Amino acid sequence: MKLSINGQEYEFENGKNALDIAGEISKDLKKTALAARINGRVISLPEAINEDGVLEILDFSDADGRKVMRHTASHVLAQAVKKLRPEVKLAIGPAIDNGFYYDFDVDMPFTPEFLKEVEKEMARIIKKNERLERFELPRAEALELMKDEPYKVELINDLPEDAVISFYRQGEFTDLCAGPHLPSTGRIKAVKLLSTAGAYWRGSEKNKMLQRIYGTAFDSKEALDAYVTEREEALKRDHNKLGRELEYFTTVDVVGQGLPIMLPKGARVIQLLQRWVEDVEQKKGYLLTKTPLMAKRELYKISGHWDHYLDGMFVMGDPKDETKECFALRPMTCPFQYQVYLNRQRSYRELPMRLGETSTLFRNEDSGEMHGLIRVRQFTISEGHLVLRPDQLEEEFKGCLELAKYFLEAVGMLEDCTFRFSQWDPANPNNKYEGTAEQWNEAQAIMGKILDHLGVKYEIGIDEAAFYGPKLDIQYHNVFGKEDTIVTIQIDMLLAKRFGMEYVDADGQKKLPYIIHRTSLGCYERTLAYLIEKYAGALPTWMAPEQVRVLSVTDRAADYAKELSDKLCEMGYRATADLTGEKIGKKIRLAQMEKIPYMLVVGDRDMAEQTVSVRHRAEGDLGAMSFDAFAALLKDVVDSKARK
RNA sequence: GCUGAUGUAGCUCAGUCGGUAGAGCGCAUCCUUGGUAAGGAUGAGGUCACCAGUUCGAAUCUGGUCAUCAGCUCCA
Repeated sequence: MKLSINGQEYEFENGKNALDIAGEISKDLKKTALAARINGRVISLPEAINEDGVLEILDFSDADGRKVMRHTASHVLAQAVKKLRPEVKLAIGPAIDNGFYYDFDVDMPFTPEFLKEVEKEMARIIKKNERLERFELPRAEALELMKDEPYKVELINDLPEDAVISFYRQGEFTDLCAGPHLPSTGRIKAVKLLSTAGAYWRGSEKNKMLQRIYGTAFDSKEALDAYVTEREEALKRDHNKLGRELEYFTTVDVVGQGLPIMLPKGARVIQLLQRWVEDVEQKKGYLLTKTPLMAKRELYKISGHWDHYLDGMFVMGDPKDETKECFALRPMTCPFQYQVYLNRQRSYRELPMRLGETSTLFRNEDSGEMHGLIRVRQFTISEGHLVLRPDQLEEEFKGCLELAKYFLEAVGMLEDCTFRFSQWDPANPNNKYEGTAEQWNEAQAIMGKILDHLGVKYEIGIDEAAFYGPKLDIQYHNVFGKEDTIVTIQIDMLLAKRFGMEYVDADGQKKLPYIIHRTSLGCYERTLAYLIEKYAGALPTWMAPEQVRVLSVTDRAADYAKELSDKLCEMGYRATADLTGEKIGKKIRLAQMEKIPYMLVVGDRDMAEQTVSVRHRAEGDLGAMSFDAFAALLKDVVDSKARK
């Protein structure tokens, strides 16, 4: 067979495997190899190759190479657990982004001490350098082999009729697995178990909860240590800790779960983001609305929320008693904002109608879902609905996307965003989604076309759509790596009909408009959380809750310090003065800890010379300058929205 | 909602066998007062998350509730 490896052409006898081929090319390559890719397909190194084409030898620098090592590590984990606790039942154990996990059915949950033992046992297995051998069995024999593993039996039974049923054996341990794997366990150079968690069998809350062990593996101890350190560093930016320490927000038991109290700093940042978004939207032709925070049950029946979202709503009154009035806090703005459109008959000339509102919403999330400011029960979003003629859809969608990108870019978040085209699940059409397959296919086709046209790079998320239509979700991840939606732009072909939102077209006919649901900067609480994490609490000056602190060197300078901070406040900046009798070093340390961008150190001599000593939290001492010069510097930084 | 862990001073945490509570930092007052990560003295702060139970006696043991954390599931 003829193989191209790293651009070089080679000829080998048929059936030779990638491990031997690697050995012929270089000893180092053979040593660091983890898996191979033949014509784009990942294979285990010992697998015989019988085809011409492109062969790549994969080491840890390749994503698939990492995946193979970590997948094998998960088998080693399962082997170790089985050895220590033979009664556990095995579920599944895949590689994930930064590591791997394995799910077990156990009576007694795993303890941290047990994980230590497992790690030791894994080290033994790795040291023994057990070979992994692949073999295949007919269905009946496969079921016989796995008869004591009910989850494996279920998996085998679910395999299609013609599927190859393969196993991997290492030492005394055998697991149902499609592979590929390392040739032997010794190629795992560093492994660590990170945490345990409950996880539902096959990801469904209707199924039994299993015990999951998370771990990770690397090609060297150093790389593993670096990863662990990096992870610890990232956790220091956790907004849920930092945001409380820096007094952006707090929570109080008696107020309730998912209901954060915005402290002055958090409230200020959210206010300035809101004002900014509202001002920019005004310039983009948005009409401002202000609609009620609650409505009678009947409104939600029209919108479909009563059928699709009742569990998520805070209902006041008995939802089942139709003889009495029943209200619910709004979980979405749509049905309220539509009333603005419905106020009178609309002409095609009025479209596009762009409605914007800084909208507070209430969602009764399950108790385990809340997380700091990222997942809460009451939140405020930069809501908007655009009512459109079909011919305006692409242009307006583009406008929404550009607007969202403008905001995300300005706050510095765009670079870390990913895009998700959230679609319905055709296999699950009736429970969750409104409308017909034709309507969904049409809406998704239109959206896909627009996205491709705009050159948006996206992933497809099946079963991630809203009940009324597909979405473009702009995703962001927190310090734990967990992803959430920060901005969403949705195409809705259904609700206009439900609400009777017609317009009179040029031909005099009444027609149904398209509606785009969208946010500009998403949910302000969530955005604030991500900003705190991104900047480790040191928000850029233009959005910092306190921009300047004036520090008096001695009590004699207190009046002057106060005078300067008052002056800055009058100029529209957020400034305070530290007039305490503490030593200047301590005052600076305090301001530094509070991540205040600029510190002005003033003393009575400075007053005589008309200069202030300027200090920046990151850049250090900027030297002495006149107050006017500092004011000019501050203006530049703030106006430019620089990340200073 | 599910699995596991946690809840003691403003914060970080200690508290042994069940015998009514401790440290550091912070805070307050006073002293000190011209310089970039800890000047000194004194003092105040706790219904040990909450509610029951066991006990002569509960921060400690048991049950329940609430809240917090990670993961799962669900979602902006």
